[in-house]
Amino acid sequence: MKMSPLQFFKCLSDDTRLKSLLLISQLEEACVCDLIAALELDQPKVSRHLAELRKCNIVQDERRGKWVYYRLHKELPAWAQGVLCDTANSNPDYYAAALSKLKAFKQSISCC
Amino acid sequence: MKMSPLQFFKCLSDDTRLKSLLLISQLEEACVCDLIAALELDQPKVSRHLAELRKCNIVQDERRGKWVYYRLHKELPAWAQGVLCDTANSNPDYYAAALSKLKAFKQSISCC
DNA sequence: TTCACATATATGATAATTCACATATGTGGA
DNA sequence: TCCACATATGTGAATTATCATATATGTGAA
Repeated sequence: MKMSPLQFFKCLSDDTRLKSLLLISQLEEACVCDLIAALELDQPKVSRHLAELRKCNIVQDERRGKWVYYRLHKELPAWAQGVLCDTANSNPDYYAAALSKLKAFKQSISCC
Repeated sequence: MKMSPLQFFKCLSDDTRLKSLLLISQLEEACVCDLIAALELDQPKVSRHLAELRKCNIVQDERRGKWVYYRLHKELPAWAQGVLCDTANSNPDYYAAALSKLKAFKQSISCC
């Protein structure tokens, strides 16, 4: 599994991708509609950034019925997983608002 | 000391900046001419990227005579220092060539 | 003061990214 | 089959980052 540090950090250098990754790393998995609700962005934007993370083998997707769930790629190098985990733990404020919106959405009727 | 994870990762998302930071984190400090020799780039390019890292408070500079030495900023958050250290330790191949060129330069006559 | 050297910055051109919007694909159910 | 819904992708415009080059600044020595 190739994963150059430069390619990895390029993927983390966009707000949508970084927040999505931190949320996914904290929650084990998230579907596209979760992230749309959490980040308050339109569907094509979220989907496009997830596609980039998928192409770089940072996340893997799994379709279950209508929904597509994303989680960290099972072969993501340990150092890269560590970066995501440490960043999330040390910067809760950065994604706290998104996380609470996501949890509220999970308990709502409109959720998958 | 403000240091948003997004801003930090944007700084790591360029080859010149990432290699410079990994070298600096491994060597404690490096002057501009060290990095020019290590990365085989022209002076304005190295200087411009170091200026960006300086503006973001990721590195600090110190003039000693003719030379300007860069090191990690003393107030760089621990998690960010950890990211750099872990990345360097887990990806020696990424900057090994630059590191050996730098060491050769340090022992040459042309070095500061 | 003058020069040579190390480094910094300004500028305009070029390349890479991201965006909004439209449209396409895949799925389950009627 | 058809539809509604979730998600993906193509395209061109807008934004942003990077580059090469020229020039400016600061330092030590003559």
